[in-house]
Amino acid sequence: MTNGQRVFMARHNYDEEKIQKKKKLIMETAKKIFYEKGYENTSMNEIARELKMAKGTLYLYFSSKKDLFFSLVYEGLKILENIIKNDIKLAKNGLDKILNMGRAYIKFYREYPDYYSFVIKYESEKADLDTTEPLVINSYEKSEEIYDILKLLILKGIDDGSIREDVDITKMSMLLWLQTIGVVQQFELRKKLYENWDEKFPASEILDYYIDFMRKSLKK
Amino acid sequence: MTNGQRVFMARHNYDEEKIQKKKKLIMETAKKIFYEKGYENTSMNEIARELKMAKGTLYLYFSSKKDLFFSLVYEGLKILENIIKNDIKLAKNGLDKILNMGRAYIKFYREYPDYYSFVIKYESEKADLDTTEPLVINSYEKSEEIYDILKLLILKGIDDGSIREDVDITKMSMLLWLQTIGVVQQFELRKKLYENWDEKFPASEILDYYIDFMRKSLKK
DNA sequence: AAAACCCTTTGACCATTGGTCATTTTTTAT
DNA sequence: ATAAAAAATGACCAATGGTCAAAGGGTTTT
Repeated sequence: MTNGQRVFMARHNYDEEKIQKKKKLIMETAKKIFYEKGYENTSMNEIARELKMAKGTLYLYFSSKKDLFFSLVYEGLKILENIIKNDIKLAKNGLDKILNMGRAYIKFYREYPDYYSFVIKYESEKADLDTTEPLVINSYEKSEEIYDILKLLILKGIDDGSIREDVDITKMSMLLWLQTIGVVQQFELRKKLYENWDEKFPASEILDYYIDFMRKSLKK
Repeated sequence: MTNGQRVFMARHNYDEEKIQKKKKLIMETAKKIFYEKGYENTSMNEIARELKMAKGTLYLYFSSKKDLFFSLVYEGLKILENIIKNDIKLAKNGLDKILNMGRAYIKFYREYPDYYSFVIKYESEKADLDTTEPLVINSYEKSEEIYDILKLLILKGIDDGSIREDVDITKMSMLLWLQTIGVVQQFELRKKLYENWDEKFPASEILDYYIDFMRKSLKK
């Protein structure tokens, strides 16, 4: 028998950089295929074939198909976080910062449709996930972080007079966050349909209309 | 060789009622298991076992696992439609009818969590579906129907003076529909998280807060 | 009573999937 | 050149969704 040291993704101890490069390489190809065909319709065999590797090799770098996918999800979350943090800085008062946060999320959706689709897929299945996995924990923390930002911005907006005083901060921050993610998600799902129903209707304006809707509801 | 008449779900020509009863029976059991374990984690073998049938029998009544699942989705859509149409009647002016429509959707989510989960799962994968399947076409039509109702209600609200005049009817109807579905969906995904973050926070109030938010944004 | 008919049900079987691991190939150190 | 260590392989496994020739069973015809 073997010495039984392999548990999860053991060994790989000394040339970390090389390993990270290979992981990146695999993720690059997986990203393409997952986005084209969706998670369920992509097989590890296909990813391996595309990479001209044996399937077993994939499992040296990622412990499962889910692990490979979640690594992409986590990359996406980091991109989203950067966009949001950066775009918030560009506005002065609380209201405008919040609106920029909404716009940032929309920008992420428009400019990184692949990462966006992974993040959404992941969010949709959060409930069923194993909360001991590091990637899952990390993403929970990121969500929490973003939620806290929103809460602070509402507070700031009330303080600087850009947002009306009668909003319930906790409820409003939750609602805005739910709402923004929900609107974008549903928009993505339905945009093709809407274009069929109402010929020539510029569906893309809906998301801008949503930002405007937010402003009207929040401003003093 | 056989006479090759079986294509999709052929035969079953003469005792339609008996067949429908058997379909119902299968759907009853499938509903339970799909809801408990989710679509991906439910196998046709397990459904058959629970029904004390052979797996092949399932395929006489449903052409595929998807077909069985979509039949449940369609039942759910019919329930939702009934709730909405009924609750709209209970209000007088356009604004209140719209708010009732939102409440009806929330009611569907709360009272039929199993059907709700099927409908949402289906909606999330609409984009990838075969649009020649009757069940898919039917559900598209139902969505369109609901969307049209909303459009008419906004018009009515502006007319009877309960809704402000400066809304863009097409955009607003789309936005409200996207938004309501999105908010409920995101709420469902995140309610557990929120309760962890903010101990004792009554997450369930968020959906009522949303209805209130709608009223404030729409009223004259 | 038995044969003929025809729909219904069965479950062994198939290709494919995510995942494993003994073996082989390649790299590194001496 | 040799040996030790690390990386890569692909045959293999159990389970999946789906198929279909064969068997079952109830009614009518002989």
